[in-house]
Amino acid sequence: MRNITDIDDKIIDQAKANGEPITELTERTIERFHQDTAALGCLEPDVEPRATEHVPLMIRMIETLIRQSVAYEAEGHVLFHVPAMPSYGRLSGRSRDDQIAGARVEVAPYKRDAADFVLWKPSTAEQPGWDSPWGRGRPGWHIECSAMSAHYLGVPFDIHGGGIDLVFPHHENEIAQSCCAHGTADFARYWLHNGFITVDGEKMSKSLGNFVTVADVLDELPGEVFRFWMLGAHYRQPLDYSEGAMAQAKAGLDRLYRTLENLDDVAASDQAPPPMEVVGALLDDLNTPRAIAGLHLLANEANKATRPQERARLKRQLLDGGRLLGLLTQDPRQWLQGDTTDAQAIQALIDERNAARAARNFARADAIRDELKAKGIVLEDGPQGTTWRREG
RNA sequence: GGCCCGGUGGCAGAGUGGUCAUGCAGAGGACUGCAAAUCCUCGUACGUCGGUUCGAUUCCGGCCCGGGCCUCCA
Repeated sequence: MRNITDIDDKIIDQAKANGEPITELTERTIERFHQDTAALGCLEPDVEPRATEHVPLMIRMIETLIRQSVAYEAEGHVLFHVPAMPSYGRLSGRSRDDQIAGARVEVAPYKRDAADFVLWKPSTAEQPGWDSPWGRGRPGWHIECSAMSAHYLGVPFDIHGGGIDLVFPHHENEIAQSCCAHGTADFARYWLHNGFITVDGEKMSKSLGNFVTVADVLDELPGEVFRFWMLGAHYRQPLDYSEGAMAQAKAGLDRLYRTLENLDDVAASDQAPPPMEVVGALLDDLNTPRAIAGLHLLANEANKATRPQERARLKRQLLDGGRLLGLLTQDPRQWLQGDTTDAQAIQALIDERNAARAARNFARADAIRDELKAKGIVLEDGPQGTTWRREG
């Protein structure tokens, strides 16, 4: 499942700045997000609940927390009392002392403890709000994630993902709310936190003007190249975006597609064993770089293999390994040739060149090669005849 | 300032106490009418200074550099 937080103060402010209704802003943003994830080859979640549609769940959860005396009402707010949760800080490795020592934000006067955080906050007349036992207001911090995941998955569930920047306070607070509300020791059994993407070595930020959107990238190259690049580093590591990095990713992925194209003469076997080079790597904390290396190992084997049976096996394994990573999903020829509107003209020239070669008129043959080369088209004379692809 | 993560060959990027990552780029060779692709071979890689060890890129500590978080931002 994938939660969508479609109500928070940032959204309220942005909608106000745009002079548009909140739902217009959130609908547009969500739609764009869906387009991007689809283009990157992400699988769709089974459920994608929205916070605004689950406010009653959150209110019930907050009531539970108050009943258990781990939350309290103060000046129209409801706050979670962090000292009530002894293991608070375990995920992020922060002790209470660390937090007090590092605090640099003023503490709201209605908090009983500096670390307490908001579960519910009052809304003014212009702000969106829902009726609650504490008056008209809106959910505070991160209660939506706790409420929705408990509702759809139960507590504890297996894996919780998110960016490394969310570890504290977002995930820490989710844990506190959920474990207290459900009386469990764990909220999620495993946490996967992904590293950041930087641009040319610097953190992406609007103020630096080095902001690159997925849509920007996809204007320049196929989503699969971007995906291949991202999977080329372990999820926990930071990744630096640059045009050079994209070119390298394209080159690497092209090699795999060339190998598949070379396997064009055989059908993928239907009784090949799973590609353990890839599977084993993924089983090891989603080691996608090693999984991709596994793909290259298979490609190397395939490029050397001569027996049809072996080639059929390797083709299957390559495709299966790729599928596990969401890669190699395109038709290889299509991938390598791209736009095929001029395919007939190209083929005519290839035919003419082969006739010239047969007549040992190499001057004419080379002239045709040069002519196509100038258009970015590379010819390859193989045992099965001449094929072409676009360069770069 | 506090807490945490990382610094690997030209580039990207895994990993390990003592044989190999892998890819891109580069060099040489095989193959090819030419070319491309492919295959083979190659480059004294592990920030720095110490320590532990028979042996450290891998463990420990100091230092330098980079990044992240530090509470009503999800």
